[in-house]
Amino acid sequence: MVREALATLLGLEEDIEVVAQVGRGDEVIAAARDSGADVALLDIEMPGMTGLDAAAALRKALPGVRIVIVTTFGRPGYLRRAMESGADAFLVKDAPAAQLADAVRRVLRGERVIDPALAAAALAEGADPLTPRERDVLRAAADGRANADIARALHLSEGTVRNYLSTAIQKTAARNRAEAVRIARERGWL
Amino acid sequence: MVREALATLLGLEEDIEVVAQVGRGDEVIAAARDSGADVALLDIEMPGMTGLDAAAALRKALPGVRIVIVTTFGRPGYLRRAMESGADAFLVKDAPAAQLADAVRRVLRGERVIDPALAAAALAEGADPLTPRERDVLRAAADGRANADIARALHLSEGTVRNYLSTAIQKTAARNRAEAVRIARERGWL
DNA sequence: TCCTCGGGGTGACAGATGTCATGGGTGGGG
DNA sequence: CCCCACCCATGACATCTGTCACCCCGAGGA
Repeated sequence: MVREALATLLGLEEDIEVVAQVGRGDEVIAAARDSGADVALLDIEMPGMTGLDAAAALRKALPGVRIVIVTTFGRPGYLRRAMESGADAFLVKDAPAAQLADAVRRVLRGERVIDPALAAAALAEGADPLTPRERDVLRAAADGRANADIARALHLSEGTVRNYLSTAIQKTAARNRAEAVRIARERGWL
Repeated sequence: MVREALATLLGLEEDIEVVAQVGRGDEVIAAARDSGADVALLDIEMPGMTGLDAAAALRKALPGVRIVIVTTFGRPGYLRRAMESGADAFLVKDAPAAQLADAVRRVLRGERVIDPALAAAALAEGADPLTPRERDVLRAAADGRANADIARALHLSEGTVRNYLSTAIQKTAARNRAEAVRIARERGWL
């Protein structure tokens, strides 16, 4: 519904034409190629494939297509990862609607469009300190599984799970796993 | 952005006019009164006041205004609470955009619009078994606070916090507080 | 070559968490 | 009046979590 609404909104602009719409991340590249789009608008939370991964794949497959990320959550870590994935613009959905068409025009002129406050936050916060394994364990702990379950799921010993969680808790400056999960989520590290 | 886009979309319909837009739950009633709206579209997650609470207040203050809830998450518990709050329709945002205008027209004719699958799920799942206090404690536990913190925040003894959490864990059929939080969230009990 | 970092592991230990039994108080319904 | 649900509390107990010290291995970088 939101996608259709935003597409309609963009289609009302004189100089913008919506040439394709898909509801899944893993259909982005085919749609972009078949439609010959100049700009791709991607959400981050999508079924099939994350908008971040889709952005990276799209950049690789069709380097000429500009990429605009439009997402609900303005997490600094998302911004960072979006930029690393080759995005040209990063918008949050609670920005005024006029910014959307504006961003499309500006990336077509070769500009990059980023909320300055968000950029500052991303720089202030520093990069993701978690190692891949720590991230795995933290993600597994996120939905409330016990150490033994996590150990089984990741083929680790229970003690190792405890060790990884302990370092993750310290790196996030949290006081237990739940808080660590919350903080890592807020920062976009999960 | 989403609100503006949906408003534009609705405004394109011949028989629908968008007479007001607000971004906060606690501004809904004033806007509805001043604009003389026939139908109010409410999201659940809003700053200021929940769409559910806003719906209840609106029903009380202006009983003639039809209420349509449009939300991201189709949690059965949300549906239940929406209906108890006096909503006339409940839509999820990943439904096709055409359903939005359709729902507006139908509630104006006095119909109630609910996704049948969601209605079945809401009935199958049963009502919220948590007592108000259990809900408070679970909510406080949700962001990773320790028992002692929760006890301080709610002016309870630590043992009482443990007891409430224990019953909440059993009622949600979870195995620890984190899982209980996840399940309660999924069901819309928080 | 040595040093560091990531991955994986063990054992010990304190403190947090979850369960249970048991008690008290209030207020509403039958 | 009694019963029940909810609220609040205590104490005991077992288990889970989080921390720390220490171990091994392989891959790089200086």
